[in-house]
Amino acid sequence: MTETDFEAEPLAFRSHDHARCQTQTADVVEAACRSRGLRLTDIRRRVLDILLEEHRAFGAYDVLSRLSDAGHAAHPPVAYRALDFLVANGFAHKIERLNAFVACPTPDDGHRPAFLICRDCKIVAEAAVPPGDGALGSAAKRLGFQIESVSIEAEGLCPACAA
Amino acid sequence: MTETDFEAEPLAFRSHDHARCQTQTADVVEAACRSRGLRLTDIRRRVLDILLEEHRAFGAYDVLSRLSDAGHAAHPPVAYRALDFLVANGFAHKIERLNAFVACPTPDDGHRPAFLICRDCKIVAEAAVPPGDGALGSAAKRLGFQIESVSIEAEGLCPACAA
DNA sequence: CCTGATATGTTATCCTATATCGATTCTGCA
DNA sequence: TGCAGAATCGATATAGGATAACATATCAGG
Repeated sequence: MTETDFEAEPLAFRSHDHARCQTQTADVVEAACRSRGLRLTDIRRRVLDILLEEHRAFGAYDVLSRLSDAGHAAHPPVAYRALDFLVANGFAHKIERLNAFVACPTPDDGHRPAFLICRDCKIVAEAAVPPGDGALGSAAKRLGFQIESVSIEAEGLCPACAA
Repeated sequence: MTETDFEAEPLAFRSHDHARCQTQTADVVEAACRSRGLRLTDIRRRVLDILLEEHRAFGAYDVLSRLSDAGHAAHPPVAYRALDFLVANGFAHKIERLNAFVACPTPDDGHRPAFLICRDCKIVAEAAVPPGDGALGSAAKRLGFQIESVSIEAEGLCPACAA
């Protein structure tokens, strides 16, 4: 397995070497911060680690209580600021349906993410969708609407929970 | 203008006879309730009317305060229950990005809605997207994920606010 | 008219998110 | 080195969104 081919297909719903998945993703984020001059501070790093623990969406207050276990003050802005940083730089995504956050499994490529959310186990996988979103894009163009960001979220049952 | 062709293209971003738009949509909902044996009670009807006032997303507490102006008790479940009814039956939609609700302009057809949300004026238009959602659907199939519902929301600038 | 189902009234509580302000730490630059 | 400006963090308070739980009332069908 090379450093790139783990991005080929989402692993969230499959059993895999998650420890490796975690460290590998964290390494990519660290490298991206170095090369882009971003400050991956203690708190931000810790929040990233929390999100990387599982392929699940974590509520901001889940994250916050984990942080306070680790000695940080349990004040909401602490969690939100770190989450905002991660989301703004593409290292995590917000799942609007759940008002919760997931680590991005492929934090280095500038993708347009779509999500598959299991309503039972709350695991979230990212699916690759083509950048041009045909129908929506052309509808927007026809109406004179300037799209700035799109979120696509599908809810349903993952293979494990369906069985 | 027939009873069906007002659905052809979203009117939200265009100036139009909104009074007519309101009553026409309300009539469609009433007819649908009659034919499907649903109880369009006072509160539900009132909430529908509130949502139909503008092509904007209303927060549950916006709706609630309007309801209490109309003499109903300002208890959150009052608003949420009515909104849940409207959403469950396709008469309104929840905009996840805004944690808010819009009336559905075409409550009679079983569509898969996609939304164009103006970040400035908060007007929301529904765009027609093809039912098969190609890329996402095939990704889900490949992963063995059973999609139950999809939300597609684009945020940006409507023609009026861009100008 | 009774009964079960549906809808409403009400209280309390929980979760999510942001505004604000002061203290601290870092970075670039003189 | 040492300063200025920017970014980050610590802390308090408050706003906004959603639901659990339980009692009461209303409706539709037998």
